[in-house]
Amino acid sequence: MTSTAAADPDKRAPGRPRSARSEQAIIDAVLSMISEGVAIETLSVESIAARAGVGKATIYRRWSSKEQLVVDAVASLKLPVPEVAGESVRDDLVTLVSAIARNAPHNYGKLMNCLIPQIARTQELQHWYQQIIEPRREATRRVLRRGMASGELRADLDLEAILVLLAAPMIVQRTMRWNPALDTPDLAERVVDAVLAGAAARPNGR
Amino acid sequence: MTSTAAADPDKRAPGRPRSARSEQAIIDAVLSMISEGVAIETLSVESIAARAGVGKATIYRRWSSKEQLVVDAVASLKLPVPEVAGESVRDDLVTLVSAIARNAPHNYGKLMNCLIPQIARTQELQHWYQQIIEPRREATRRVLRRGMASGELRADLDLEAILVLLAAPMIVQRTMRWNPALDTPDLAERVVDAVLAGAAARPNGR
Amino acid sequence: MTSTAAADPDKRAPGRPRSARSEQAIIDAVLSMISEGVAIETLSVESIAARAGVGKATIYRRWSSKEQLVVDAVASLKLPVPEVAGESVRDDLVTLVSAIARNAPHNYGKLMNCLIPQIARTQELQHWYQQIIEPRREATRRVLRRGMASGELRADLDLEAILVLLAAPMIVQRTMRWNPALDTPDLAERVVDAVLAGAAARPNGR
Amino acid sequence: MTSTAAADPDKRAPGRPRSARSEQAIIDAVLSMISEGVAIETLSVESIAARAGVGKATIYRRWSSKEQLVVDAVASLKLPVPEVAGESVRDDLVTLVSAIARNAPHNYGKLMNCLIPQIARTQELQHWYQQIIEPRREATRRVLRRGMASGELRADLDLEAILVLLAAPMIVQRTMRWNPALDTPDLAERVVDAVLAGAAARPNGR
DNA sequence: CGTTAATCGAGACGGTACGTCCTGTCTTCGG
DNA sequence: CCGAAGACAGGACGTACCGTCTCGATTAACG
Repeated sequence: MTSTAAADPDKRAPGRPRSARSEQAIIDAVLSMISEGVAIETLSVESIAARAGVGKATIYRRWSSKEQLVVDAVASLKLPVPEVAGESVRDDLVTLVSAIARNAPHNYGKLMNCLIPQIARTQELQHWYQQIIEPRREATRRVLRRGMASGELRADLDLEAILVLLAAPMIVQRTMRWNPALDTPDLAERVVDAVLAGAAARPNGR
Repeated sequence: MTSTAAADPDKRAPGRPRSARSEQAIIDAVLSMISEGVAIETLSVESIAARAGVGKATIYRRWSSKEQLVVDAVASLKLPVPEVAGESVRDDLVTLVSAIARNAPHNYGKLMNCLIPQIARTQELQHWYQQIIEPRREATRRVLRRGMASGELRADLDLEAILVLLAAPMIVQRTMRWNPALDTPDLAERVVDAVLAGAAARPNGR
Repeated sequence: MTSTAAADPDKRAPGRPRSARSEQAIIDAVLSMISEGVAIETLSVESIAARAGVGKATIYRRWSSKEQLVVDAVASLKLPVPEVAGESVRDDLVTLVSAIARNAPHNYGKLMNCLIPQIARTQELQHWYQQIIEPRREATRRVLRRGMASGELRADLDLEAILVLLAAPMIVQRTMRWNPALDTPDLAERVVDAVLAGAAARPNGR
Repeated sequence: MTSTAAADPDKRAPGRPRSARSEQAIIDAVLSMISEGVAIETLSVESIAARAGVGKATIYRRWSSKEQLVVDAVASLKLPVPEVAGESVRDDLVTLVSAIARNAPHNYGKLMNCLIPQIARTQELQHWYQQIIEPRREATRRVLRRGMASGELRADLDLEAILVLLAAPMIVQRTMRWNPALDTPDLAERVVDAVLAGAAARPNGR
């Protein structure tokens, strides 16, 4: 018997290891069905298994619920954080904000709509969601800080508030068409400009 | 109810008229189950019928789908548009924006989360949703116009953009905890202030 | 049996009554599959439902287990008690005993083999089984009593013992081929003759 | 036993030899579960493997089906043929016949009930069954022949018929409670006496 | 003494069937 | 004709086993 404790990282689980092929086939099945327009709540575990050529047990062995499976599938997409030109602060913000509405592949938008209630409910999904969007927030923060440093932006910004001001309108408008009057392609620019300009009159330069 | 119903002067539907009691019992059953924390997609027509002491057919006779029933149930809540003091523009905006996060009864927040995907999908739900929120938007518009007229606000505002800037952060933060750093009770004030102030520096008075 | 006989005979159960057509279709499906040679433990509720054009719930609503369904199906066959000529006691016994091995339709023999363990285990099945065979036993008793009255048979017979002596060999030989040497078509006659004659030598007429 | 023994006696199969410990553990697991009252068709290979602390493959390597495994397990019990006193033919027969109902260990009776359908179906099981009971039949034949020789029994007996007359009632009554009226402890004696005496009246010494 | 090869435990694999639950429709009855 | 009650065909759920298939680790006999 070895002296290595149970929490040995290179200790191999006994028995036949789980097949990476099956795992990928399942994920692919989910994504392909979603991108074919199957409504997410219509997705049945049975149809996923059939499409993936896999037994239902193989799915349930890995994911305890359909929701977690869908989330994993979506998370596996690994959308890249958009890169910014780095010249104009306004242009960079427009680039980042536009990206929120344009993460196109696999019906991502439709998917996110369906995930929102899940996210709102489930603690772990909130963690997962943070991992997805924090990099985007951070990219935006960098642009804002650059603007503050260069003098393009005010130095006393409530940074987190500005972040949500920029992102939330895109999300809300995209998922629930919050205001029909805003259903125009230049929404990102209008939002960025409104955020930059502010609403208050400044009689004396501030 | 007396036998002299006389709701319709000329044509009376034959047979037994639909019972308003049943209708209300169904709506109440839905609302009570929701406020007890039953997830909206877990709600089954069967359980609703049982809770309401009603046959399933009585439900299907009135609503063609569970979604419409839920929407009707929610719509029946008739939340009042908040009233504003009308003195300070900022204070009025804070009042209106705070209200978004505080429409408390019947787990309204949880409910909305679940309805968002439905709204995103279904045209009619979008119409219904507009009817609910347009009065609130209009109330906000009035405040903004008042500020523009009084000189408190800039005169060239992109009004619709400002509206979404005010409301979207509250919705996003409440439904999906978009940014943990913003989970504070004074979110409404921070948002209003950020919107009013804007982000751009104004070296030359603009 | 599954009939939930209410205390009140003319009291009608509320709701839609169970369809006799479905019930018959299910029974027929079972019998047809059995007579096509499907092994009884291979019979799946799913295949029965499919064959009968019926939902699984419609089966489970009536029978709580596959076994009870099969028993009901078999019981519905209502094999007639064979009639006897009434002249010779020996011939009548041969007729009755032969019938045990010849209840032919629907693979009845194969079926009984599979039911035996169930019968051995389940109290209610024993009751059901008694209802099936008691009429046959009674017919045999009548023949024996007739013989005792007419003097063809001894008057002090252990009637029940004679009954089992006549029937058991047929059952055992048919279900488990208890003794290959007895696998002949005239088994019934040999059994009857051996029972009638007895084994003991009678030097002095008794 | 199902293990494919090598044709060549001194040729040793290469590789690791099969473990006799595992084999015994599997048999023991089956027997213990049966004697704990687990219904034979409820026995799962998986549970047997778990109980025996053995991989499923180790079972399938030795037995191609659960039925064969159970048969092997039962066969390993090797019940002894009862010995007879050898004085009175009647007493010896009672001893032998009683033994049929009293092969007690390991729920043998319950077990046999479950095996009957298998036996009825499977050719090999019939062979195996013959090997088990033929010695008992032979013991009974010896007693009967002794009686015929000594004049205690008639000389023209249909021996095989008498054998089944003696054994079948015990089997049938024990496995399916064929006749509730016969559920008495002295069944063996009643059967033996009835067989010895016969049913026919003998007015003229025959 | 190392190679070879079948075994071992463990457990994942693609499947099939289970028995339950729900959907949306359809009968039945009494009001 | 409406109402409750509940049966109907259908279909997905999540579980349990089936018999097969990898895994790494043993365990002999052969070279």
